[in-house]
Amino acid sequence: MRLTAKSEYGVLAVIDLACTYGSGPVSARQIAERRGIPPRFLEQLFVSLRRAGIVTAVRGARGGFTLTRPPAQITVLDVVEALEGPLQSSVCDQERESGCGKSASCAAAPVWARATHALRDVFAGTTLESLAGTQGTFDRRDSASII
Amino acid sequence: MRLTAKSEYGVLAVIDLACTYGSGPVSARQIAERRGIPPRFLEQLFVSLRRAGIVTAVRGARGGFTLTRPPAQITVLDVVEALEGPLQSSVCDQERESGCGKSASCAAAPVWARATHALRDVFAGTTLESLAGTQGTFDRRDSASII
DNA sequence: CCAATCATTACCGAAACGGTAGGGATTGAA
DNA sequence: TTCAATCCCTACCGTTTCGGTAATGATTGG
Repeated sequence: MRLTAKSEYGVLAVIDLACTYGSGPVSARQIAERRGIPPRFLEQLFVSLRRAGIVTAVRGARGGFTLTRPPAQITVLDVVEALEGPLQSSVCDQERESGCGKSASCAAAPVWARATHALRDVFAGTTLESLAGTQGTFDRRDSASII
Repeated sequence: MRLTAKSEYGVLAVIDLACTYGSGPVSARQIAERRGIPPRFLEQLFVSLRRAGIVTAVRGARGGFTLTRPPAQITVLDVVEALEGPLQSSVCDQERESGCGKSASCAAAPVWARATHALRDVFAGTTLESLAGTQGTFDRRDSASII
């Protein structure tokens, strides 16, 4: 339940890959420049994204990263959990002594659970395609310039 | 968009006040013991809750805290924002250089905005009454014991 | 060969987190 | 009138996390 710069940068980066999907690998340096992300920091994020199976790395000159699946099949939840760890409530994740003398479980647990669920729904329901689509893909820009 | 121990403890504390609503002030020390909260830490939280107009303090011996409004009229959002500050997306809160050469705004902004909105909805839609209600109020427990 | 690129590990300053400490002001009750 | 209980305020403090930077190695296209 905590979102840091990792998620912000990471989602931007994979949106970039979604925009160029099908055109071969894109280097981390290129993305860092285009999106205004500290290059060495982005490199670290790509390590996590690769280990999570979201991107494939191509090493060596002319190397870079590509999405392992079409943008429509990758959600923001995939990316966020790859970078921040499992999305769960940061509060009340253990059982705790109760109050009100009635229940043995935390009285506030229901609201934290609903919050986590709502967040998960938003992230799981947002694909890279939908985010990249709002600004158009590179491909579509190219085909538009044909006119 | 970050929830810390402040929210966890704070919501527990006001649930406690909701359970005892109408029975006069309850001391922070009492609540701390009942709910397993570090007493001095809870004291600090009550300062914020009082300044936010959520609780009223009664000083001196036999003093303590009471809710300023009925539990049905206080939401978890009120409490969380009193303790953590305004609930907003911790990422992408500034405009940022774009990518894909199409838009001047952050490509990921929509999903962060939806996330914040979803979280806000959950918190604003959860009252202290509904949380205290799941475990029964002290009053109801008392009336039950009359039988 | 060499430049570009990813891979890995270590490090580091600043901020936030999760409290603790010490004192002061107020008030009910003995 | 004293005293204990309680809230009030400010400061402090050790640890962890955040947001990177640095150094170095491995791989590969040209």
